[in-house]
This record gives sequence, structure tokens and C-alpha cells, in this order.
Amino acid sequence: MTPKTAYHHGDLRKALLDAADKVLQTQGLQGFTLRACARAAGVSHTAPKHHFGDVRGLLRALAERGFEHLVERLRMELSLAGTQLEAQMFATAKAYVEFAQTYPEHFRIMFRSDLIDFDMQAPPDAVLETFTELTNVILRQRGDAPIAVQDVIADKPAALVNDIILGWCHVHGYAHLALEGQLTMIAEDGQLGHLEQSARRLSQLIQGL
Amino acid sequence: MTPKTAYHHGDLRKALLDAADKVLQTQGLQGFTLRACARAAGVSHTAPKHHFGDVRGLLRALAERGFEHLVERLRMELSLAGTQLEAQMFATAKAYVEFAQTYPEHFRIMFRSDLIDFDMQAPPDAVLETFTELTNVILRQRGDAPIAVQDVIADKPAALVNDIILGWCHVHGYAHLALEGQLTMIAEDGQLGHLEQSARRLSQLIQGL
DNA sequence: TGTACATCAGTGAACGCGCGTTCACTGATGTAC
DNA sequence: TGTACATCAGTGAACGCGCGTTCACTGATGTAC
Repeated sequence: MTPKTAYHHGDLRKALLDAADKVLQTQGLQGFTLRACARAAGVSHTAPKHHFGDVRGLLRALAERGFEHLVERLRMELSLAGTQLEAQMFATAKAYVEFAQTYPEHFRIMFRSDLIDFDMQAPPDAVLETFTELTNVILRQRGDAPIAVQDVIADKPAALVNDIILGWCHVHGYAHLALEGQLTMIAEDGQLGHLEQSARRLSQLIQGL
Repeated sequence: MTPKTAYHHGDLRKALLDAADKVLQTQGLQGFTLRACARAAGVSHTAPKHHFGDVRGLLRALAERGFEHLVERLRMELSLAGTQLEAQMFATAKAYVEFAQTYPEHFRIMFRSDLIDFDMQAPPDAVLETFTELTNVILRQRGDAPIAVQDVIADKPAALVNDIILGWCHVHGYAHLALEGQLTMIAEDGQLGHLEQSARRLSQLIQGL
């Protein structure tokens, strides 16, 4: 609509988010400043303040975007995995781990409560949707009916909570340790064989086999 | 030996490490600068450079210290746990998780490969010792003989590697998610009941029960 | 349809701040003879 | 044992840099009449 040469940008908020994404991915958190993001977007260095207040506001928006990418990837892998329960467990793990490899800097900030400060009793939609996908994978393993996103925060039976913890800690721990190069102490890099194996074993455990 | 009033400090290296520990714990990584550490140690702001080169060198030393604390805590909890295998599994998880809660900023940097850059083919002693403790817990679960620290990097059978991954990812994922407040979405904070439950189930899985 | 005016979005110069680094120095220690 | 000198550990003033923030501004858009 608005031409690019216009004084007013049209959608500077989105342009800033795109630029900030690139800054985060290429410079990391160290080089992530309001001025760097403004430079990357080609606007004056005071412009980001209008939209995000400060650097934490911008990071928070990027973390939300990270969860959007994560849930999208989870859904894609799950749709490819079919109905076999062990395969679904592995697909979930694969999506989570590959997301961390693809967006390492996003992954790092998404779980930094000191930096982004989500209210975990009422998290952003993308966080809720991610958690819903993870929960529903576990519910299917148990033979239970899946849950809707608005019910995902509600209280759950202790046995279900424990199954969710088992599954989530596994994929999250693997993703984090692999991302930070810790697993190279025991296994070759980039191989998903061990991940598949452990995901299948957890699937059997949760199914009660 | 050397009096405190002396121009030469005596053991400035250790004094700087102690001061840097405090800066990291109280200010976090954001406020962690060479000058802040020098101030906390009560020396001129150029002094740290003699001993650590730059801020990354200092962080690396603190990360090593973090692993020393972690392995110490692992050994203590394991010594309290006795010979029961499920209890050993929980003791390991408890030590790991409580370490992360006690030294959150240390935990965060210990696994930041972009920041501290350990050579994972020849890691510092404290890292090797930590990994040896974790590995030996798994070996005992399997009924295998424990391993010495100098052999912990050697190739292992795939089934053992998979058991280690299962155990390590579980404690690490739980520690990280709990530290960053993610688990409050599904369980009350500070309760170790779910951790004990999942640790015991993993113990049974690895024992082959 | 036209005009006036308020509001909004983005600009750019200027500022103060804390940082890491450099550099000439000073005080203490160790060693050669 | 004493003296000279090299080396090492720590100092403090000075610097340049990029940062976030402030502030008066300017250009575009929306609305009232």
C-alpha cells in the first residue's frame, strides 16, 4: 500500500521483527541491541522504541516467534509420522531437536526466564499451542482423548503429568545438550539414531508395554 | 603469607574468581564485566587482564568451578542414597536439579558453547568427573562395573550410550525447564515428587524390569 | 469538495555512561655475583 | 652477606567506542466541519 519511499514505513513493526530475527541469528545475543536492529531494518535508531519500548520487549516478541516456528515444525513432523505411536514420539523429538539446531539463538532465549519473563499461568498463544501439541502426543500414547488448547493449563491427573514430564524433559534435554555440543562426548554429531531409539523406548514405557 | 596491605596481593587469581562468582550470581551475565569483577575484588580494573586475558577467560574458569560444585553435590547425594538402584537414580536427578536452582547463573553458562568453548574431546577435569558420575550411575543400573574417569571418553556399546542419553537428558531437561519456570505450567514449583517418580520409572526401564 | 488542525510515525543531533584497552608508572620479589 | 638488576604484579589516567535516552523536529495521515 504505502510506497517504500514514504516517510511513514507502512509496517515498520514487522520489518523491525524481521531485521531483529536476522541480527539475533547472525550476531547472537551479545550483538543484539536496539541500534543494531534499527540499522538492519534501515531506519533511525530511535524507531524501535516506538514499537517495543526496550530491548527486552523486542526479545520477547522474537521468543514468541520462536515458539510459532517450533509448533509449526512439530505439526509438520507429526503429520508425516502417521498413526504409529512410537513413530509419533520420535517425530516430536525430531522436530524439537531440529528446531533447536536451526534456530539456536532463538532456542536459547525462548527458555530464558530472566530475559523474557512470560507469565506462565497465562502464556502467549504460541507457547500454549506448543505445549498442547506435546501434551496431545502423550495423551495419544496413553490411549486418552486429545485436549483443546484452551484446556491445556487445567489441572491434570498426576500420572498424566508424570508422563508429560518424562517426554518433555527427554526431548528438551536432548535438544539443549546436543545444541551446546555436550553430546559429542558420547555420540557422533548430527545422528538421530540414539534419539529415535530413546524416543521409542519412552513410547513403550508410557504405553505401558 | 603476604600481608593484606602489601602491594602484591598474594593470590589475586583466587580472589578474583571468588569476586567474579559473586558478580555472576548477583548481577547475572548481563552485568558481568571485567571492571565489575575487579571492583568486587577491590583491585584496579586492569588487574583481571593479567590473569584471565578477557571476560571469556574468566567465564570459562567460573564454568569449571560450576562443574566442580555439581560433581561434589552428585557425590554427596549418591553417598546418602545407599545401594538401592531406584534411589540412586533419584539422588542423581535431585543433585543435578538442585544444583541448577542453587547456582542458576552458573548453570546457564556451563552449557553455553558459544560463550565458554570447552574442547569436548578433552574437557576440563571437573567436566570429565561429572560425566563419570553420571555414567557410573547408569552402569550400576545395568549391573555393569563402574568406569574410571580416564576411560569415560572411550567408545561405548550403543545400548549403554542410549541408556546414558535417556538418563542424562531426563535430569538435564528437568533441571533446565524447572530453572526457567516452564514446569509451573503443569506442576507446583519446588516439589520433587514428579522428579522422583520419573527417575524411578527410568531406573526400572534401564534395569530392564 | 475543500480547508484546518490534531495526531501519529519516524528523524537526527546531542548527551552521559560504562565498557575494554593502552601505556607509562611503581612497588615487591627473585636471582646473579 | 650485600648489592645490582631483571622480572613480575598491580596502578591509574586517558582514550575511543557503541550503547540507550532525550528532545525538538518533520512529514504523512485521519478527522471535523
